[in-house]
Amino acid sequence: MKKKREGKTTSKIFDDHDHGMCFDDAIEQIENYFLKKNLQFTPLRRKVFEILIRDHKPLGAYEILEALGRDGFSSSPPIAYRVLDFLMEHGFVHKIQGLNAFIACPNPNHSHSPAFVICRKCEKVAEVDEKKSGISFANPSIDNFEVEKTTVEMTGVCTTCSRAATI
Amino acid sequence: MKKKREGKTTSKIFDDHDHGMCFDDAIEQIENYFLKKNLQFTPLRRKVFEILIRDHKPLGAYEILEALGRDGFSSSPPIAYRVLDFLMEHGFVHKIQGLNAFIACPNPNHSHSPAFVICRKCEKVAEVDEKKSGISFANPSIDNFEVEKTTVEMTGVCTTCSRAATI
DNA sequence: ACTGATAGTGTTATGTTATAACATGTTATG
DNA sequence: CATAACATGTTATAACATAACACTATCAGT
Ligand SMILES: [Zn+2]
Ligand SMILES: [Zn+2]
Ligand SMILES: [Zn+2]
Ligand SMILES: [Zn+2]
Repeated sequence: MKKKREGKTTSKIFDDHDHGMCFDDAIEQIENYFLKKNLQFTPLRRKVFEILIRDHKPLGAYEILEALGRDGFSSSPPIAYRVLDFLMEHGFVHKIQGLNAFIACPNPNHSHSPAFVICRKCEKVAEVDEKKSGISFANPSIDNFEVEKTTVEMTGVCTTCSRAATI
Repeated sequence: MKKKREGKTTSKIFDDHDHGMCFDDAIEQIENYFLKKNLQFTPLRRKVFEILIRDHKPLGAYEILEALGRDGFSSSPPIAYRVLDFLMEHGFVHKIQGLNAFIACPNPNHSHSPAFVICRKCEKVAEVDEKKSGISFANPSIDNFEVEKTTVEMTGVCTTCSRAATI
């Protein structure tokens, strides 16, 4: 089960892939985590996570609220923000600062401070972990400073989109 | 003159330093740039830049507006956002995404995509350039993707603040 | 089962950040 | 001096986020 997840790369996200497996895998992981930690995976929390994991696109809080409303849940702002805060605390959702939007983590086993790769055309977002991205935060050059939290976001165009543009 | 600037480091920002020189140096650079590029360094633009370069702390757009109001300028939101957009285009101001705030670039000669080091205690922000920070964006591991723009923000506590806390 | 504590959800109101659209003034150029 | 461009001013509104409080569900200990 672990091996299956380790193979997930940037290209898998931007290319066509078996997203049903992404989805099922992510749901399974979050269920197991909640069970193990004795947390409630309530219908609302499940729904918010499902909305976010539907595609690899970040959604604004108000987009999530609309989706909740369509599915019969309350859609006043605090509903979304509370659930998002909760899911972020546990590493299942990340905020993309440059977009004021939220994305489901497809693999909470990763480093908890991933870098985000954001395609401005298809709007999909992939995570890459610290080591693979070549980013090292415990860096000697940033002396006189203790880093606690990092935000790394890279915006550009994925090859799937740039190939499509040249056809 | 160039050498003077190259010595600017993270520690210079967080420690006590001759900020008058920072200030004058920055103003001189922006004046020269505007002159060279035939751009208007209007009173409003100058004021906004001065407000931001007063300290190495980022300010929200509405804080800038208040300061503008106190100095007799108009203080409706578009005033600030337009000038900020303009100054950002030319690299004299950066936006700190994690704070929804704006900071004057103390050295526009740097890489145009610096990493930001943010102290959550004194709220000062330093820039470090790509190479020194150990961050390399043209990274082979982020394949299938052409990075156009990067955001790197590191939040923590500077040693000036952590020393102060243990006294 | 009762009781109180904790956690989760719902609702209203408000705060904060950012932009659209249009009017007016100012500056450079032919 | 006409006119195009750039710059600033103003009103309104959009987009993003939180405070405060009410109500409900779940759970632990009696
Ligand atoms: Zn997928
Ligand atoms: Zn794409
Ligand atoms: Zn200084
Ligand atoms: Zn500090």
